[in-house]
Amino acid sequence: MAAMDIANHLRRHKKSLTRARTEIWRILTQSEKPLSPNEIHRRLNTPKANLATVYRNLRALQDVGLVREIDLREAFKRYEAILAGRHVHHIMCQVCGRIDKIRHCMIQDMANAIQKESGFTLEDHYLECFGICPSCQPHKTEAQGA
Amino acid sequence: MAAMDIANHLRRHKKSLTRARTEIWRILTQSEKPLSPNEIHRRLNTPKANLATVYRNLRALQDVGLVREIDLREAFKRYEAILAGRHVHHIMCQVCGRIDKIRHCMIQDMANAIQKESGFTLEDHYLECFGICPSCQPHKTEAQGA
DNA sequence: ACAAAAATGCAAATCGTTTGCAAGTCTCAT
DNA sequence: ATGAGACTTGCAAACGATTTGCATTTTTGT
Repeated sequence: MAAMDIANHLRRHKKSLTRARTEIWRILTQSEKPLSPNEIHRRLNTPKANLATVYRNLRALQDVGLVREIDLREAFKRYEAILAGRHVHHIMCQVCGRIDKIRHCMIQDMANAIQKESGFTLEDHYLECFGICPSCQPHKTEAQGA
Repeated sequence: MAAMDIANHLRRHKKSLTRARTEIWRILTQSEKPLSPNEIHRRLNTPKANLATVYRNLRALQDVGLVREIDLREAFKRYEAILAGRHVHHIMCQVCGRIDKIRHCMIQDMANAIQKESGFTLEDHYLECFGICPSCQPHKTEAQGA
């Protein structure tokens, strides 16, 4: 998903390419981890787009398939750019909060079993993990529940 | 996890066995799917415990390991009784909202790969799925995003 | 450049969830 | 059984993330 594609993506869905959207896209693609609406808002150049605009645009970018919502059981959602079609899972450190991507996903292997067990077709899923990152492992004593 | 265990569980954590907790536990164990705080509140016998009490007790029951929180990307969280130590995943129908349990979980098979890829220890995870349930499959056209 | 469509800023509204505090209930040792 | 202390509840207010109404501004396609 090259940066230039954003305009086409939006046009295809009758959505405009605005300064706010361009900036949000830049911020998301430059971030190494999913960001909350507030974090995104903080990183906007002045004059900052309104926080409500950030929310509206995050939804718009999701609608056109450029952005995905991540829920790490915090008080808010996080968002990340979909750079490749492939989906990604995450693992968050229960001690320091560091968030890494997990590119390994065996869900396909589970799909058959799940479909057989439940009778559902499997259209989407999310898998998020919690653990202790390498830097925090020496201190591992009791991790706060996740 | 027999019903009688609830008292011991609570006592072990210096928590009282109250009418509200007993009722919430009954409601959760009798439900075939995870319930929201509001749904639980609605099912309380009169005089109904306050909704804030429901929230507080759901947390208390989580603290002692009797209840688990489920996030199906709705506007609220759901809660279910932990009847066996084994964890459970869910699949929700994108058409009618039906929620089924998935007892099949291959996460253990993924654990090694994830730990190797990320360097994290894997302490917890959640996996929730979305699809189309058998009754809705004939009508399957375009499922609203999940 | 224009008219129509879409987006934005701002403030107010929503809504799930949490919290302060005074009053009520439960526990446990006596 | 009973009383003090610990824990819980009800109620209303507070919170925080997210959404929305509406008038104004920007973007789009022609």
